Amino acid sequence: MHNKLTVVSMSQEKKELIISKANALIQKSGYAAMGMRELAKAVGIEAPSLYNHLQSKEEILNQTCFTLGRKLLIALEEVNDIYFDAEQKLRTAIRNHVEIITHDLSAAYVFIHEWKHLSEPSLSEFKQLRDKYEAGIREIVEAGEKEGIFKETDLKFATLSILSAVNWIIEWYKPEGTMTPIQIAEKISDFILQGLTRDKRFN
Amino acid sequence: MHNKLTVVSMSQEKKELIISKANALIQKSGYAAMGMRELAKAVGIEAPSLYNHLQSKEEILNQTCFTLGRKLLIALEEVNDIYFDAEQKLRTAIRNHVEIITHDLSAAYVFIHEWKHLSEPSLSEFKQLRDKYEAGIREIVEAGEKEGIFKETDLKFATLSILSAVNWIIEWYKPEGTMTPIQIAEKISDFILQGLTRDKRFN
DNA sequence: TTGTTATGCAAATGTATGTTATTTTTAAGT
DNA sequence: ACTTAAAAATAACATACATTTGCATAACAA
Repeated sequence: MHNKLTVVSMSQEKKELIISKANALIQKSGYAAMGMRELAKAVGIEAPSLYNHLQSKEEILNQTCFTLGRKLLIALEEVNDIYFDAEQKLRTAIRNHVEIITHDLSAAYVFIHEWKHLSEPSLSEFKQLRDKYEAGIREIVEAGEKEGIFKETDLKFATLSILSAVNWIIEWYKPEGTMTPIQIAEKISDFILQGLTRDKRFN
Repeated sequence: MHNKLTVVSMSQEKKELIISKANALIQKSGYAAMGMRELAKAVGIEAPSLYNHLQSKEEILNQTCFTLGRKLLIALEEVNDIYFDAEQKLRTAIRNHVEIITHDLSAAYVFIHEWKHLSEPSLSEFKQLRDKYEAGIREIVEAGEKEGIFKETDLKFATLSILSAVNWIIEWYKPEGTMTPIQIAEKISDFILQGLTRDKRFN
């Protein structure tokens, strides 16, 4: 019987490599379907060696979901503090969101879709984080309404529409494509602000 | 050695029950994470009995993805045949889509997210179906542009934005909520056509 | 009644799962 | 060169997986 405490790796580099490879596999086949042996092979080691760096499979999920969640939330709170009018706030928030999400698509996929597989209490904690982010977006829309820039809308609905547009990116974005993340963000902002209809003022 | 041919059930009722329960479980925990034992328990039989009605687990995925895919495609093709101006086409297409998706949320979830787990050749076939649907939406946007109703946009991008809005519904829609599917469809259409910005013509 | 088919269950098959215990190799610090 | 700790490997564990086999029952047609 050994006095073996929890193993905590010193080199975080490897851990990040593992999580990054894991996210890629999860994006391809889902969290539940990703096997630790498969992951180990992708990293170039044997499955049990993973546990020199991780406590469990779920730690991967935890890491990715919360790291990305906090990153998004911080960026959003910064926007809500600094910028002045609502349109600029919204455009900046969207640009930040798009940049963060496109910067690591696999992680974004995990964050957006696979958080369901978190177990309590992480699950509740994560939902709270998400709600907070959603509330931040809603704040901007609300401000825009009060400023008279945005039309009166169902706040909840408008917020969800914005989130749908920015989160759906992971379903189609390819880094090799022609549009840069910033260009995508601009197009999405235009779309959300103006819609498809031709502006009749200039006709 | 038996001469046991493929088992094909006569009562399709039960099969539909199984698939419906399966979709609910898949929505909750994902296709890979749903176990046949768990499904059997939900149906009220033992796991091996499922195979009196199904050939395999994947048949569930197949059924749901293709049934819903065909349903959506047919509805869209009807719209593209009948209605005249592009705005009406788009509004109708969106309404159909929303109605179909909200009618069976679990199935919609499987259709939108879990098709990845299909294996060849079904996978390629399904992708083709999806592409066809996307092309149908793009046709409408293209027509709107030519009619001068819609502004000139990146066709691909506009199409994806529309699909993102209607597909994201499954992430938040609750049948107990206040909005009916038709109301949701209207709001989405308005949002896509007009955007958030207040119409300055009437100010 | 008899033959047939649909449906179910219990038992078992082979494989894959996440993970632990234990040992060996590698690398760094002295 | 010696020590120490980190990282990897081997072997194994318990459990869970989708599925098959073989057999029983119930419904129904002849």
